[in-house]
Amino acid sequence: MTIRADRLHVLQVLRGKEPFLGGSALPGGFVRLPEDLEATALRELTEETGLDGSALHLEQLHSYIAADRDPRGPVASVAYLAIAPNLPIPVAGTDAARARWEPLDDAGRASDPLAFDHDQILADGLERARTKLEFTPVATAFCGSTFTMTELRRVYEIVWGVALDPPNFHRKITSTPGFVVETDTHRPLGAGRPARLYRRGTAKVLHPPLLRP
Amino acid sequence: MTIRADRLHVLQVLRGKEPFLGGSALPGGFVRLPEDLEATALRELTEETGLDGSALHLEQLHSYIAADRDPRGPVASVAYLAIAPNLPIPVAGTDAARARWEPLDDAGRASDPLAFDHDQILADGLERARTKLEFTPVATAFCGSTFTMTELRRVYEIVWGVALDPPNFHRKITSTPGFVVETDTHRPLGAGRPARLYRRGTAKVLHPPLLRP
DNA sequence: TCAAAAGTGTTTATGCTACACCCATGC
DNA sequence: GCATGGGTGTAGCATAAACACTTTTGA
Repeated sequence: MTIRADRLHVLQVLRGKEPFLGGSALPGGFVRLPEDLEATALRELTEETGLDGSALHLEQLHSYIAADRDPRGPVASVAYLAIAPNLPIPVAGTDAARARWEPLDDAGRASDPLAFDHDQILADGLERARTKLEFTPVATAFCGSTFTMTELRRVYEIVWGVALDPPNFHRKITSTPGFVVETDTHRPLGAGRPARLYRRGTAKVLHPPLLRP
Repeated sequence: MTIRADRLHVLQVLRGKEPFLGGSALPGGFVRLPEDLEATALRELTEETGLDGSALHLEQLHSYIAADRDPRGPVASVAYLAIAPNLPIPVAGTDAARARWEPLDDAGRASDPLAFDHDQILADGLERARTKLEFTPVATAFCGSTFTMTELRRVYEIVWGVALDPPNFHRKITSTPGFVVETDTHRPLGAGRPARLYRRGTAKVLHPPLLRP
C-alpha cells in the first residue's frame, strides 16, 4: 500500500497466465527454499514491481488455505502487508511492466474484483493497516525519511477516512515519546508558514495509543 | 491456554516419536485436505487431548517457515491460539494420555524448553492473548457459560500479571456495551455477599478498550 | 498589508483513579 | 454481631475536543 494524490493505493499486477489470465491480482509467488517467508515476500515484491524493498515496512498478515480458493487445487498462501512511501514503479523490467498502483474507493475496495480470494486479503490488509496506525508509528512508513506534521496527519486522515483537528493532532504526536524527532529544517510550500520537518523516532509502540474517533 | 488454580496454563503433549522423542511440545499435526486450517487445528486439538472444541475460542496466530526450525527439513506451521475454560483432560484415549496442562511462570515461560521453535510460538501466543483482552471480550472464553465479576477480573489479573481495582473494574465492564449481560441469579461463596452471575454479551470489540495499566 | 498555512493557548467537558462507604450473606 | 467479599458514590486529577488566537512566510 501507498498514498498517492491523497488517495490510498494498492499494488496490483496483471496476471500473465491462467487461471485469471489478464485479470488483476496482488503480487506474489512461491517460496524458494531455503529462504524464509519474509525473504520470499521481499523478493517477489522487488521482482514483480522493481520497487526498492529497503525502505518499506513489511509484516505478516494472515495465512489462507482452503480447498476452493485456487481452481488448480489447494494452495497455501501467507499474505504480507507492505507499506511504502509514494514510489514510482520502474517500467523497464519485464515483470514490473505489469505492475501498477490502483486507487481504493472510500469503502476501501479496488475498482475491479481481484483474482482468487485477493479481495478478502486486501480487506484484511486494510483493516490491519488501520489498526496498526493506532498503536504503532507505522504511519511514518507512508512518508519519506523526513515529513511535515501535515503530511503525517494526512496519512491518518486518508487511511482512516476521517478528518482530524490539526492543532490537537500536532500535540498528540509530539507528546508521544519516541514517535517523531524534530529536525531544525523547514519546508516551505509556497503559501503560508513553512512547516517543520520531522524524522521517525525509535518507538515501536505508541504510549498512549492514537485511537480512531 | 486456560486458567487453573489462579495460574495461566498451556496445553502440552509428550512427543511419541523423533525428533524430540519424549520432549514436550505444543499439540499439532498436518492438514488433511480438503479441510481448511481452522478445521485442522480443531481436529488435532480434540484428537490429542480429548478436549471439547465447541466451547473454546480459536484464532489464527502466525505462520512459521524457516529452513532450520525442524531437523527433518523445511516444515510450514500455521499456529493457532485456543482459549478454553478450565476443562479436565480425559485420560482414556491413547493420544490424550500424553496431554497435560503446564503452568507458566511469572515471565510467561514454560518450566522446560519446548521442542522445535515452540517456545517462540508460545511467547507470541501469550502476547496475542494479552493484547486481545484489551480490545475484545475474549476474556470470557477463559470462564464458563456464566461467571462472576471477580472471576472475570481474575482472568485479566492473571493474564496481564497485574492487580486491578475491583470497584473500577466492575464499572468498566458493565459500562462497555455488549461485553456482558447480567443474569438474575447469584453465586454464594461461603463468605461474603453472593456475587451476581453474568453471561457473555454479543460485542465483538470493546468500545472503549480496556487498556493495560 | 493581506492571505494562507503552521503552530500555541485556553476553555470546557469527559473520563479515570483512588478510596470511602454501603450491601448481603455465613458463622 | 462481625467478618468477608460484592458493589456504589464521590472528590480530585488527568486527558481530550473545540476553537480562538498568534506566528511566519509569499505575493
